[in-house]
Amino acid sequence: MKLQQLKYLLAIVDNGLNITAAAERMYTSQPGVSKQLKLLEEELGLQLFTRKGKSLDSITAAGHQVIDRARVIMREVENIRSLASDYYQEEEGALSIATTHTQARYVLPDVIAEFRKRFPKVGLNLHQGTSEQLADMIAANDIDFVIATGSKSLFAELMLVPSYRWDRSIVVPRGHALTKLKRKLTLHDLVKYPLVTYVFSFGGQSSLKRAFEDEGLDPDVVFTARDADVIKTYVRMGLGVGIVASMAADCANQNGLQVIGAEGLFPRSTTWIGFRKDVVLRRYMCEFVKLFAPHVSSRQLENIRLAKNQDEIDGLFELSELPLRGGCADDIIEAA
Amino acid sequence: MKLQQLKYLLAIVDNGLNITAAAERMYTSQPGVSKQLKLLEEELGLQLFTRKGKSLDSITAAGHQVIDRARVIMREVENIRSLASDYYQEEEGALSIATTHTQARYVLPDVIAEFRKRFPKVGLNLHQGTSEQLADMIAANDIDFVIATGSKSLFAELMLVPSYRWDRSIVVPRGHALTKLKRKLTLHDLVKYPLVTYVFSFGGQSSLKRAFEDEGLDPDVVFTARDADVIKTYVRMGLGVGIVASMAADCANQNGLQVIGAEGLFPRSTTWIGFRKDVVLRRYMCEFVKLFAPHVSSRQLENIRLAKNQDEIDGLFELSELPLRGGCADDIIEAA
DNA sequence: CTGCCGTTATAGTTTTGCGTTATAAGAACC
DNA sequence: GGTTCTTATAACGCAAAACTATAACGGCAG
Repeated sequence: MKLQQLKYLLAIVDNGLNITAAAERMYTSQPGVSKQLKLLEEELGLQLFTRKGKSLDSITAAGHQVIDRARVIMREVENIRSLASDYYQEEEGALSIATTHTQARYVLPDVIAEFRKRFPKVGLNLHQGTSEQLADMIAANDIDFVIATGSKSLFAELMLVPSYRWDRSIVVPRGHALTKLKRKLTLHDLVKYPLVTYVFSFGGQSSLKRAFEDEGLDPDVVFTARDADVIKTYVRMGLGVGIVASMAADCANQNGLQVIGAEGLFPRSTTWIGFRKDVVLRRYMCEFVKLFAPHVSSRQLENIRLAKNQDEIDGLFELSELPLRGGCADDIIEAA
Repeated sequence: MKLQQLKYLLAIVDNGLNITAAAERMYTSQPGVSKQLKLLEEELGLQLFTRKGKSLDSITAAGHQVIDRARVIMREVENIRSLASDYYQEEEGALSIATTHTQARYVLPDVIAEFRKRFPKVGLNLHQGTSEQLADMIAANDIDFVIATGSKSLFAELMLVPSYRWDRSIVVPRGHALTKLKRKLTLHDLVKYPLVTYVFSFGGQSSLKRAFEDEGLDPDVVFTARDADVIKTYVRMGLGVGIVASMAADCANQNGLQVIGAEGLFPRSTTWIGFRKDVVLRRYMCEFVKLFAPHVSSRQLENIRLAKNQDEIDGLFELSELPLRGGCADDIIEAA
């Protein structure tokens, strides 16, 4: 058994059982890959794939098991390479981050700018998607970090580091009746207007939905979008009152909108950054975590790596207060 | 990076940093191993060992990390081979068991006899030692199963399957005063005599010691041994009253001894069989577990493999009663 | 049915690189 | 200083990858 055979095997699987495509991806010839696969199957004495004529058709049960093990092996090989590069003080490499729109658009730009300054030779890959898509990416692609909010259950295999907390903000057209309130805004005030908010904020177990339900209110959600920019656009059009993450409400006033802080109206959300437990964090990766979640010390990061399950990590942050993140304060009407 | 390079690396480490010895163990030449090590270090761009002249002196920090990863890789390679052999329906292979004296002498013989009948081509290795020695063996050698009682904390990295429970028995010379008791034996009766028992039964957190302490008694332990045979020998010599595992009291009467059941006097002990979580169990290994712990079904074994921590495994057996194991009933005086 | 396209297997050749032997060189020990 | 143990270097042979070219197979459209 050779590492290369396992590498080829995974390439075949990752290229839809197409040996030719796998060979191209590996920068080698098709006969080479075919031959190595054959040799591997002969050595193990079992078929890893079912064939339809000459082509590969599907993965056998045994094949799935072997593939899983091969993935572990290749991951550890990568880990060894990472270790080596790090010891060599190399600050070259790549960093792949998968995250949601809010983070990519409103939170990460500052972090990434700083990161690029410190590690100019590290290539950055940013992938955007919904929580579910992020979960798929982790399984398939080579993602180093996932940054998202809530949905912890989707990422059971990751170590999730709580990074900051945030409240919602209400976005209304400039001069809207809600900005005239002399008292603190309540949910009862909100339900008088049609609402515009995130798609997932009103899916299944959403905390927003729950907040209304707990007060026996039935809000009229006229529009849901996947990202805050779209929501703000429609609020601007007068479609309704927007509820967005405070980070996304940042300076929204510039375009005919006004922001009302909604602190306390809804439960606070926690955004985390997660990575695979079994992957070596290179120095620049640790630095990225510290840039994104400055309250995490190197020692804490070390403890996180040693943690066996998510509960232990949460325990580490139980006592320390996470930073609270909001938009810029200009022209925000405090709901107090 | 080649698998062989990692294999050589581990061989060097496992042979006291002696390349020549490692080469012999690998059935290859010394220059080959030297060369591959050098190539590996060059590829990674770091020193895995410190050198004293030409000889290897110690493992560098980076080296330790690489070695750990290499072990994972080689383990997974073995797993793939195991998978393959199993799919091929091969019932050849090896089974290494590390266990304590009581198990090896009184419990395993029957199990192993049956196992050999079913899998005559599987080579058996039995290693005996104290709990602490077993823990060391797991780390160093290639042990498939550990069988022991208590000491769960020593084997945190293993999946421990509770197998059976057992009580102690009291062993006395034939005709001893304790055999004349017309009522149930108590700890108060026992402390009137000098005691002979296992070494570890009176170490640290021992349950035996605790049982006496809880009743405010201070037993006179005149002799401790590592195994029941020695204990019985000294009881026969009249040194005192023996306390042994019921399995070990089996048919002790043949040699001038009498056995008094001590059920209820001391807390019951649980003997478990443990294996590494990250190792594939070949078919014959599963069969061994089922021979040793017949109450474990294939489905339960599957659940055990899926469990993430020991608590989950214990949960699986919480409801079902474990079998109780004793000696043969001949001539045992029931303490009731 | 037939011819084209996509894919994989086979053959023959080249090249890489692993393992081998022989030998030199460095350390430790007496 | 010689002996012994150990590792590094050099040169060589061989096994096995990889490459190119090509054949074989299956699917699909006409």
